[in-house]
Amino acid sequence: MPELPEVETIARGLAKRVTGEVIESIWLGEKPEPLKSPASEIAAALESTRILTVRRIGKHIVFDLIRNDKRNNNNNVERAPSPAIRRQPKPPRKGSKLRLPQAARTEPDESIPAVQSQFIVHLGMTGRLQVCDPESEILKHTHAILKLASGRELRFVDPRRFGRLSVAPTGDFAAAGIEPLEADLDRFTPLFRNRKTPIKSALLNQKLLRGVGNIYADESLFRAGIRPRRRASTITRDQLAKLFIAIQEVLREAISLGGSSISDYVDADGEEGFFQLQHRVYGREAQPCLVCKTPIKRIVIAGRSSHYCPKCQK
DNA sequence: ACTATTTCCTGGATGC
DNA sequence: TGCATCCAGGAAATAG
Repeated sequence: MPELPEVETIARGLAKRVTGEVIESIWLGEKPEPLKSPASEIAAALESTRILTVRRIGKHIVFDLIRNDKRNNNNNVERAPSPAIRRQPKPPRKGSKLRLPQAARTEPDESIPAVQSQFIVHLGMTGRLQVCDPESEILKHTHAILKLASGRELRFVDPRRFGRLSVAPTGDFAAAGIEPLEADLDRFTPLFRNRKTPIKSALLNQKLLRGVGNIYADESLFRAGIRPRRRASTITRDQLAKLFIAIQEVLREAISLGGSSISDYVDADGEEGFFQLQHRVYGREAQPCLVCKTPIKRIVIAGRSSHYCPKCQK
């Protein structure tokens, strides 16, 4: 169940492996696939592109792509029916908001390649991206295979099919919500104003805050001493400040733990490296609170199990 | 405009 | 051993 730290780690691992790779072709599985965009659209958008960057936005993995038929393969140019896309004028470079990836900025060419499309992957619950050789066994529930110019393959595997694949022109994909590790308290606090929903639900709401899922929501609330059912609007400024710190702390710890041990994750199909962070409440129903020994409680909020210490959290 | 609930999906765990 | 049932959970859809 990848949340922000896991997705961040996976994105970093992928960036290491496939940055600069050229996607030569793509295979997509049968009908009710986890595709958000039409299959033909995805195939067209991915084929003959170069991966400029891989990064995380919320719980999404985003591949920034650029057409590759410029100076590499002339035969590609003949075949690829995409002059409309290629010839599109570059987006205006005005606003400082335009986030051009590093790779693009350091491109020595005088014409800076603009990112032209984005391949967006949401892993859902059980989604996996593996980089492997073509010979390696195709796992059950493999829904997409991207053939790379290096001969390797990038595969998307997802048994439970909660994952989603989509493509979008650059700039079109804008996840709502603020990034917890980039925002500051002044942007965090107003999220909860006038919200009667339980704080736990608010934390899970990706339109408010991106990347926090069930586990880290519980862990953050424990560290901040706030009960998951507390109405968001009733939480004091000080408590929100504490919560914000707690969220950042938990996410950062998890990223650093994952990052150190997970670097090879995308090749494997195991989960080593995940959830190294010791959970203090999540999944510890009836076990003693690590602070006060009171048994941890489990309740259901918005259909999600929520764990807390009735003594430490108010 | 919000908030709450239901739905999707399969593998693993549990119970009889 | 075998079979049915339940549960996990992100986010979109639906209902209130």
